[in-house]
Parts: sequence; structure tokens; C-alpha cells
Amino acid sequence: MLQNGYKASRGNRLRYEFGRPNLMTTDSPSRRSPRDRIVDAARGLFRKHGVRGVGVDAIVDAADSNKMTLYRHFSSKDDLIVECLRRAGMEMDAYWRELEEAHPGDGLAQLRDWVRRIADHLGANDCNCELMSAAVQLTDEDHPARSVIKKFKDAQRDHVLELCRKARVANAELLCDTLLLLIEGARLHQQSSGHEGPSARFAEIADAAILSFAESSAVAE
Amino acid sequence: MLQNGYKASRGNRLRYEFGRPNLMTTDSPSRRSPRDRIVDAARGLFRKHGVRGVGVDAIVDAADSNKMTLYRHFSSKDDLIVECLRRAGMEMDAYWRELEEAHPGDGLAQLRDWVRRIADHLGANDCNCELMSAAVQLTDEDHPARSVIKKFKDAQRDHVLELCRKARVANAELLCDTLLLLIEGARLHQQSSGHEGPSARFAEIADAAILSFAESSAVAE
DNA sequence: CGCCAATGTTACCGATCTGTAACATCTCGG
DNA sequence: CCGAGATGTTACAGATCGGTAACATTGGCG
Repeated sequence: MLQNGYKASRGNRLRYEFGRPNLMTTDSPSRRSPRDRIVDAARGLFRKHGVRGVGVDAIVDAADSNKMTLYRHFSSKDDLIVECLRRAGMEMDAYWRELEEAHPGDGLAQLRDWVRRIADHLGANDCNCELMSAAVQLTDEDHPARSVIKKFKDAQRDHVLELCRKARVANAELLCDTLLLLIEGARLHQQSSGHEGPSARFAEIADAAILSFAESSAVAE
Repeated sequence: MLQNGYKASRGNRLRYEFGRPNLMTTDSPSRRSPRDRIVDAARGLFRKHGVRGVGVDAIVDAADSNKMTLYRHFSSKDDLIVECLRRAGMEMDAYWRELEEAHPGDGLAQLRDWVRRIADHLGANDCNCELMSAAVQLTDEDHPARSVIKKFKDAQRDHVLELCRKARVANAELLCDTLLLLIEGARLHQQSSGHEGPSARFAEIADAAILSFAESSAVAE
């Protein structure tokens, strides 16, 4: 346990195996960069166990890399957290574009599709609320991740509000905030009460809310 | 250390000072028991920094006690967490009785009063979502606190559902889950986006939801 | 007073955490 | 092929964590 038990003692925790990744010669011609592997592994572990519940050793282990490489790319674990949240935000931006392509100009359809996809994704074992989960656990107001989270949340609210306006519902601001509250509430309940909790009705509730706002505006047309 | 002004969260320890509390001789004739002080201090710190962000040293420091006394009353930190959550659940039960006394037999009034009080309390610096916050951070399915959380959430849902039934709204189950999602969503947003976020409209949204369900059932009477 | 239980104080253990140093190895363009 | 930079390996530093042992002190009660 002193010196040579190092490798054995490492294996008791999270470990990801891809065949023989140490042999890079003929393994995979397009193996992703260590930086990307580290970020992806960190995001997966952060989602499952929270940013405070995962250590850098587990991250580099899952990424099939090592601690030195991590600290050559990120000045600290907090820096890595910030990068993970930034990527989550960028994926969200791409997701908005995807929704726009699926329903060009149709804010109502984009909103309904959005909540439907969220409802479908609620069943996944890994909750997708990376940013909110991190916000709950990073209580320090000065933490650099807080500004990233806030910026992302503000951008999300702006975009949803724009969709609500495009949908020409009765009260766009109210529907926007209603949906945001419902979504985060569903994610939180899903994490604590599992699948059978109130989040099971999220799709029904959110869609009913959207239609309720849309119908009450139909009389004005 | 060419990062920004953010100091690593390792250095700053929480420390509470009350005059000269070490001198118990003439301090306070009815000083509460160390056990209660520890539990209260733990709950306050858990609310502010999360169960994983507070160490036992900070807890006994805030309780003006010491680690040995803590471990004479609780077998472990997890045991203390469970006790804190149990007390939160008991306070919630007392809160339901209080609402029943304020509006005897009137489920609708109890519901509206409930959401109004939650909205008022959202402004408090310490978020009151102890159980949900703990659930997010205790990702281990086998953690003893998980069963306490689940039991409490189920009881809460049963009670809210009963209130909705007593209110004789159109769809009691749907209103119940809608309110539960809105409430947790508001608490989560309040913690990440602060005051100006979507949680600012929580009272308006939740009350509108209640009235919407109540009105749609009024035609049946 | 004198006893006793509860509480406080100090010091420590082992595990784990973030982060680093020194050195070995690999990849890839010239 | 060769050399430079990126990456991997090993070992360790410093700090914090949960938890414990031994001992000192306090407060209440006969």
C-alpha cells in the first residue's frame, strides 16, 4: 500500500476502459485531444456526482489522461469547471439554432418542441442541468463560475422570451418565466424524487401552459 | 497566480464570533443544549453553503461547541445531516397545521396563502430548500438522507394534493404537480439568478395557476 | 462540600484533496 | 531520422477532511 500498490488502489473508483488506450500507435487514428477528453469526462462526472463530489484524480482517470496534462491546460479545477459550463452554454446555443432550423420563424412550435425534448430527456440517468447543479453547489459569490452561470441564464431567458414574443402569446414575459420555472422544477424533482415524482407530468403541464397562453391570445386576432 | 482576484476556496474558513461565549457563568441563564445549537448551526450553514461545502469544524465553531460533543450526539456527519433534514420535515408539518388553522377547511385559501408565503420568503438570503439542495449534492443513492428526503417529498405531495382536492379545482393532480414544479423552480432560479430572475414572478405565476384551475371548475358548480 | 455526568480542549490519525516537480515517453513536422 | 513540444509517470507537498483518544473543566444534585 505504500509504493507499489499505487495502480491497484487506483482501480477501486471510477474507471473507463476503451480497449487498450495506452497504445496510441494503432489504437484510433482520430483520437480526440487530451483536453477534450478531460473536459468531456469532467462534464459527465460533474453531472453524475456534482462539481464538489468529483476530484481531479477521478476526472483524469475517466479521461484516460493524467493530472499533469489537466493542469497544463487548466490553471485549476475551478478553471476546468468554468470551461465545462462554457461548453454547456455553447451546446445550448447550438440547440437553439437547431430548433430554429426545425421550425423556422415559428416561435410557438419551437417552444413546444423544446419542452417536449426536455421531457424526453428527463428520463436520462444523467440530469442535464449542469449549470443549475453547479450553481447550487458553488455558493461562493466570488466563484468565477457564477458569472458564467448568470450570463448563460440571462441569455436563455432572453431567447425564450423572444420565442414567446414570436409565438404572439397573450403575455410573453409571463409565459417565458412560467416555462423557466417549470423546467428547472422538473429537473430538480426528477433528481430527488426520481421518475414517478411531479416531473412525470412536466410535458403535460408545460404544454398546457403554452397552449393556455396561446389560446387566450387567439381571441385578439 | 496570475488568475483573477478569486481566492481558492480552501483558505477562507467560516468563523462566527459572539462576544465572549466561552464564559458560560453569567452568559445566558437558559442557554440551549449543545445538541440543539449544533443542529441549528448545521442547518444554517448547510443552507448557505450546501452539505458538502461545510465541514464539521465550521459547524461546531458556529455552534460555539466542539467536535467531540458533536460526535457524542451524532455518529457521523451524515447522521447529523439526516437529523437536520428530519427537523426541516417536522417544521414543514407544523407549517401545514398552521395553514389549516389560518384557513380551516378551505383548501383554496391554504394553497394561495402557502404560495404567497413562499414568495415572501424567497427574498430571504438563505434559501429554504434544504432538502432539495441536499438531494442535489448527495448523489449517492445509498445515502441515508435520500430516504428522508423522499419520504418528506412524498408526504408534501400528498398534502398538497389533498389541499387541491379540498379546493375542488378542475384537475387536482395537475394543479398539485404544477405548483410543486413552480415552487422548486423558483427556489432554484432564486439561488442562481438572484432576485431579478424568473423567480420574481413566482407569486404572480403560481397564483394565476391556482385561479386558472379554480375558475375552470367553477362552471361545473 | 464531593460526586458524576456532560461538555470543552488539545492533539492527533489516516484518508483525500488540489496542485507541483522531475523525469520518461510519445507524436509529428522538417 | 531527429529534435521539439506535447503527453504520460511517479512521487510528493501542503492543506483539509471526518473522526478519535486522553485529559481538563464545568454544572447540577445529594
